[in-house]
Amino acid sequence: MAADPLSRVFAALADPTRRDMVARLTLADATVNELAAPYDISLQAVSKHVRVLEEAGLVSRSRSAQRRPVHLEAEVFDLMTKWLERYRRAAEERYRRLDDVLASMPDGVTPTLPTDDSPTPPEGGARP
Amino acid sequence: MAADPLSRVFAALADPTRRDMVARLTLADATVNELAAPYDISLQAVSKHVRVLEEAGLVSRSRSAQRRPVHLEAEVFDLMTKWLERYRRAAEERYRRLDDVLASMPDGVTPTLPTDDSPTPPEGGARP
DNA sequence: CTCGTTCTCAACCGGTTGGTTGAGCAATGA
DNA sequence: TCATTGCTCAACCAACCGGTTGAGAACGAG
Repeated sequence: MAADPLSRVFAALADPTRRDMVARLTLADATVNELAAPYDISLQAVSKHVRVLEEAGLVSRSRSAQRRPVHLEAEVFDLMTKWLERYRRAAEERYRRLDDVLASMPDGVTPTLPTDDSPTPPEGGARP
Repeated sequence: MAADPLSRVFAALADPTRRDMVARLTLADATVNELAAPYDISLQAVSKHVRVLEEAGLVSRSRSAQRRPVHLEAEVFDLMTKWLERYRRAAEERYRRLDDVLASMPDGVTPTLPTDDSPTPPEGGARP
């Protein structure tokens, strides 16, 4: 199976059904049956989805009678947030730098293109 | 191809090679060849990865001579951050609530659950 | 025009994924 | 004890994914 935690989390959330489950689990824990209700796929398919979420560390299951209530875990969200925040900030910074360049430029002038073997200063696309 | 934007973004980031590319693109734009350098996979494979990132809106390409410099886009990170933040907060809140319940509980007492209207008899963890 | 460089398209392959159906375990209520 | 409820395991299938190789488009330099 796919090695690292981050990959598993992202992969788990790449499915809309699974994201919907996560959304509903923020409101309350739920059994597999409850989770399955809104979708018209088999119970087994839902069970598989839950398993994927579990292996990604996004949810945990306990046992209460025959039920296996599914519970959303917060920790992994922190992991993601941390990863995301780092790159979001970097990307935004570069974005802002680009804005500065554009702002200081007379209308419609194509910037002198930097040779890209240098640490590439921004250049590029018409931003909406 | 897979419908919604969020799914595409998560799927794109579920691959460690692609995440590494994103990381490097926060430092500077890069050509496909430059991106390919560190990995020992074919150039075509790298090209495919870039395509996936592009279709997810994480990256854009302009044209400069034969080169197609790859540029990191910030916007999609905001989309993700927004999604994430919403659920992270919710998950954390529920987590804290559980802590409160546990803290205010004499040892071994079955909690009268703050039963949110939901049919969820949640029940904490210590199940052998 | 021809050559080299950069990159993409197309076809293919093995493994994974999202779904199915069928069988079956485990706990409870009767 | 036994049927019911809640869920999982196993086998299977079509579609997709990450990788390969081979061919070739687009562009700039001589």
